[in-house]
Amino acid sequence: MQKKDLQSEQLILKAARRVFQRSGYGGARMQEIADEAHISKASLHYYYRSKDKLFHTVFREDIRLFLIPLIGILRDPSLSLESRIRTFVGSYMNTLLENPGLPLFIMQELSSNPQRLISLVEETVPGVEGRPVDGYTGSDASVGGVSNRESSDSTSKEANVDEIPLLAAFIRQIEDGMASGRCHKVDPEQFILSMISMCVFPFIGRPLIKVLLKKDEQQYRDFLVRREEEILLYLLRILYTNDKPKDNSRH
Amino acid sequence: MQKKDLQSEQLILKAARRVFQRSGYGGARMQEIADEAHISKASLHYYYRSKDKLFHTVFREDIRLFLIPLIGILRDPSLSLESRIRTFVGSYMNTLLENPGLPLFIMQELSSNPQRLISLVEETVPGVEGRPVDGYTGSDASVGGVSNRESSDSTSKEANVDEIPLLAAFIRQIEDGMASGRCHKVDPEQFILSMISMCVFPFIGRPLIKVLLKKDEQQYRDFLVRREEEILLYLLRILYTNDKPKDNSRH
DNA sequence: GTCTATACGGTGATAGAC
DNA sequence: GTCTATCACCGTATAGAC
Repeated sequence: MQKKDLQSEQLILKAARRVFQRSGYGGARMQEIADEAHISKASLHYYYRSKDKLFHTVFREDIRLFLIPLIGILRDPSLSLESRIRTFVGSYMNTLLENPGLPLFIMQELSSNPQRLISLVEETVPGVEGRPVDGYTGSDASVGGVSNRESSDSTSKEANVDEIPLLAAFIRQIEDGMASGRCHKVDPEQFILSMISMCVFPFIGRPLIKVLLKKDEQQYRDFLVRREEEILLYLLRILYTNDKPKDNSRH
Repeated sequence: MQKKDLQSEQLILKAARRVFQRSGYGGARMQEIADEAHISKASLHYYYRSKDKLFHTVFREDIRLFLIPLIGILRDPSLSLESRIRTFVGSYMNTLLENPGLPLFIMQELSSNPQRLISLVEETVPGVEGRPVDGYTGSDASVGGVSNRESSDSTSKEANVDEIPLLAAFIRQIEDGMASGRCHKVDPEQFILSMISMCVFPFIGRPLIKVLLKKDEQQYRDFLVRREEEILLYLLRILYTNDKPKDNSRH
C-alpha cells in the first residue's frame, strides 16, 4: 500500500529532522529516530539505507529553508534597498522562530564538513559557485596562505565572476545610497554580515543569552518576537542619514 | 619526574582543546587526542580517568575565556557607556580572533547540555545564579553531571536577584542616556544582544559567510580584523543621537 | 513492509608488563 | 609513567521470519 509508504516516509523525515537538529549527525542515534517515528530500527533502514543517506536528505532540505530569506533579497531586482532589508529581516526572523534549532544545526554541520556546502548551496542558489572550499585544515593551524589573489587572472575569460554576483545588486544599492548622501558610510559586506548576525545569533546563543538576561523559555521567545522591529530600527539607523525613514509598519 | 608530568598534562590539554573544539564532545575521539599529544591512549587515561573528566577540564577553561569580555564590561563601575562598548568589542574580537573555534564549540555544548552552564558560569561570574535552567531536554548521551561543586551554597540567602545584577549597571547607563536625550531610544537588552551577535556570529557562521562573500581564508581573516572598527561605528550610530561622538581611536 | 535477532566495527576504559 | 593487548559495550547495518 503506497499511501502507507509515503506516510511512513514523512514521519521518518520529521523525526529525523528533530533528532538531527537536537543532537547533530554524530550525536543522533538511529534508534532514537526510529522511536520518534514509531517504527523499528530495521524499518528505518528499509526506507533509508544508511544514516548518511537519511542525514543528507534532511540536511539538504534544512539548508534550503535556511537560505530562502537570502534568496528573497536577491531575486527581485525591483526592490528598494529598504524593502530588501525589511524583507530579509522579516522572513529570516519568521523562519527562525518556526525552526529555532535550525541555525546551530546548520552551522555545526557546515563547520565539521565545509565541503558539502558548495554542492548544496549551488543547487539551491545558482550562481554561487566560486573557488573550491579551501578551508579547513584537519589538524593543526597552518592555513596554507599561499596565494591571496589568484582569481584576478580569471578576468581574461568570462566576465564579472569577481563581483560576488549573489549580493551584487544589494551591495550596489548601498554604494549608490552612499554616493547620493542618503546613506552613511558603511562597508556593504560588513553591513550584510551584521544584518545576518543580529537575526541568527540569538537562536544559536539561546542558552547563554537566556542566562545572561535571566529569561525563561516564554520570556525569551517573546523577546525574540519583538526583536524583528528592533533589528530593523538598528539597521536603518546604521544605514540612513535621516532618522526614521518610515516607521509606520506596525502598531 | 614531576616536570615531565606537568609538560604532558599541558600537552594533553592543548591537544584535547583542539580536538574538542574541532569535533565537539561526541565527535572527539580519545585516540585522536592521544595522537595529537604524542602519547598512547592508555597514558591519556592515566592523566584523566575518563573522557568526561577531560572534557570538563577543557570546557571549564574555555567558557571562562569566552566570558572574560563580558566580565570586562561589568566589573569596572567607573567606565563610561561608550568605554564599556569599546572595551567589550575590542576584547571580544581579540579573544575570538585568537580562538576562532571557541564560539561554535561553546554554543554547541551549551545547547546539548544547558544544565552545566549554570554551575560553570556561576563560578566564573558570581552573581548570575537565577532560575534553574528549564530548556531543553538533552538527548541521551552526553555528560552526566560530574559536579565538583561544593563551594557556593552561601549565595542562597542574599536578595536583589530580580535585577539582572550582571548587566544592571550597563543597562542603567543606557537608560540614563536615553533620559538625557544623548541616546536614541533602544531596548537595552536587545542592544546588548546585538552587540554580542555582531562580534560572535562571524566566527560561528564562517563557512557560510566565506561562500556568500567569496573570500578565502586569508581574506576572511582580514575581513574580521577590520570588523572591530565597523562594529563600533554601527553600535555608536545606533545608540547616540549625535553622529561620531569621538572617532580618533586609530589611524 | 515490519519485525526480532545478530553480525560487525569502533570506542572508552582497564590489565599488566616494563 | 608509558606502553601493548584486551575487554565490554554500544551503534550501524543486515539476515531472515512473518
